[in-house]
Amino acid sequence: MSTRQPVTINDVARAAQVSVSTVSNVLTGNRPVAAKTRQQVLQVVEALGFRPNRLARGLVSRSSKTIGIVASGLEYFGPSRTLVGMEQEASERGYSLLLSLIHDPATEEIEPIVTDLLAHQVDGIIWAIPQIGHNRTWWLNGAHPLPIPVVFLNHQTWPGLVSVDIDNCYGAQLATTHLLESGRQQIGLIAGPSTWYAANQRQKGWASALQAAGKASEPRQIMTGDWSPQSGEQAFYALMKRYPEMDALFVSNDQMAIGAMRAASDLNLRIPEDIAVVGFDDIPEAAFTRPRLTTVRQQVVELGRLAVTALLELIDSSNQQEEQQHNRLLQPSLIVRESSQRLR
Amino acid sequence: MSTRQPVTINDVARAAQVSVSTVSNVLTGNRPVAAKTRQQVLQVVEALGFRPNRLARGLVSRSSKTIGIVASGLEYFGPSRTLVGMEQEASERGYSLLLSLIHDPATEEIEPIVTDLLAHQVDGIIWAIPQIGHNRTWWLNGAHPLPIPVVFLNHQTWPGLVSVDIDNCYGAQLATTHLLESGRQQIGLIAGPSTWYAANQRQKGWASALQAAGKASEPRQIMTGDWSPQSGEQAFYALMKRYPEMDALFVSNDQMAIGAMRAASDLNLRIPEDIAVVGFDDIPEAAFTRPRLTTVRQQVVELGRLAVTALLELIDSSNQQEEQQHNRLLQPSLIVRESSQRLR
DNA sequence: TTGTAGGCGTTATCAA
DNA sequence: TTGATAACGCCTACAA
Repeated sequence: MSTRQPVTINDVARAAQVSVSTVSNVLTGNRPVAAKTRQQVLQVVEALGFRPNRLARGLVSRSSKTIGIVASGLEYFGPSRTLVGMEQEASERGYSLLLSLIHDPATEEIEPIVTDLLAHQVDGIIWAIPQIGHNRTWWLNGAHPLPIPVVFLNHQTWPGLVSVDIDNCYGAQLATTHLLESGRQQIGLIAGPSTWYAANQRQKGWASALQAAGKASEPRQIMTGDWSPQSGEQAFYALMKRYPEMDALFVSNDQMAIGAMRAASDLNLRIPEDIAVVGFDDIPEAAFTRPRLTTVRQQVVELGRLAVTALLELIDSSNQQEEQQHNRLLQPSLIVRESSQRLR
Repeated sequence: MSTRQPVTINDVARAAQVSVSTVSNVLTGNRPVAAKTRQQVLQVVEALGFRPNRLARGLVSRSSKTIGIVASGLEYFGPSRTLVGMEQEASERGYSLLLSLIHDPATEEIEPIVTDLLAHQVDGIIWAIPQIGHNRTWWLNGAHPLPIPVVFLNHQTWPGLVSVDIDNCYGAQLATTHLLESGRQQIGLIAGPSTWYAANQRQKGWASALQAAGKASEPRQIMTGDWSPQSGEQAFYALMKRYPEMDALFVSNDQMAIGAMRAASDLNLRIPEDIAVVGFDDIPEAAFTRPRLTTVRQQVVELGRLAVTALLELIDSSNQQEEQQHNRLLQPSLIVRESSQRLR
């Protein structure tokens, strides 16, 4: 690598005794170069450790080979893995990631963030903000046409928006139906914060599964947490008080489920005998709680890869003006463990 | 924002009836501009929605205001939060993050990654790879002087290297000493993978605390896991077999501790009566296991901020040729809960 | 197949 | 305090 006193394409051209365009053509492959000259050039490139300056390249070619990721909630299971998936897919396809995090999705100004990404000449943006709120309406009111494609994660489908997501509604249906089929009658819900799109979808899935079974889903069956184990614990206490006949519980994520199970245990309720519990996420800990937690597994890494794939398709096609609309949903699966064993 | 048919500094200059240099000076503040002209320019900038192209700016100013993050282990508690901290500090100070992840730190070629970052003209790099291995030796043999500063996370101190870290050794000492002081005699260890620097440090802390108490630390007291709850479960079984007199256990992270507690429970061992357990990390679940888990809390977000702060200092000072060496260690703290209650 | 020259959008230098 | 103009490093017509 050597202590780069920046070596430029000119240095290479000079050393290889060819013109800069030849060097450029060797490197980009945009025009054919005689095999012999190419070898010569590559050799010099290697020897000098030349790496084309991507700023300069991006400036003239109008493509930075960089995509902007706007994310939040990296402290949670899903979002952090999804970011890993995005990076994998992107780097495998020669793209770099410019990362912006939003820390308060409810209030934070998003225009500066997008503007900054644009100033960096990113080729596309992945909007990976799980929370609904003004960050959504900003996009939805359509007042902000962007010169580059955008792919949305955890977002409702919307005409003109490309989005990929886990099918959270289906996952919750899986969980709830499983509880019903194993003989449970009274199924409570600890929901995630209503500011999260996924939380709403999971609640919807829970309700629709109950409805499909001819059962009501009333507000008193529902408590809302903030994803934390602590909120799960509190929600459980509240739920038992107002809905004492509850014999099963769907919890919108595993962390809250862990809190809820702790609370059940403190109330001397047995799981699954007195009350069955199903979580969501399948975090590593889920298989090692007591009892081991039944939960819904989602392909979070795959989701990230999918988002990048979708974005790159848009980027490629936008050069050719073809418009395509593929909103894809990944199907989660149910992992049955001890916490929801059928009663005998 | 408008459908950016890219508006350039020339457009602004023309509309404001000034020269491009004046516009530039207004925006960068590099040279004083008359208040009146400045107002005029700013107004046009606003009206046209002009944003300086950062590629162009970086090309000529030789500063991209971008820092490269090379990380791995984002699926774990510490690294994911640390990334959040880095982003916060960076964005607050006007820097963007270019993110590269390493997926197999043992074998992955690192030269291409560094080279790519360099090609992007990042102003500095934060090496946030928790694993030791050839990615370390690559740096340590000193054969790769870089034109930009690098800050290391989770790395041994080394002459000429700037590093910041959690004081893992001290944290493990806290935990182990706590167990000793609460009357435990036989203290086992479930270590993290030896490929992780932090895991080694925690083992060292455990051993040194034992030594300070005049106790031996023998290999049979130690089992190594891979951070997962499952490996913690297995390690516990193995440990009980070969070290049956064990009455306390320090586990190198909370996830493995959860697995270990599950195993203890399956063996009908009571915690803390039969065996006390202390973890490391203070993940949210730790306070809601049964029993609630005593653990070591580290300032993971702060660590990220610190890394960026250190890097930016280097960047600023490297323009002035002052060399400074501040290797900083963040002190973790002990959170005592049920799993290590003193025996009466 | 190769070379020359112009330009990408910005900052920096040098005059005015 | 302001303005022209030359870089920055690269790609890409256009010419040879």
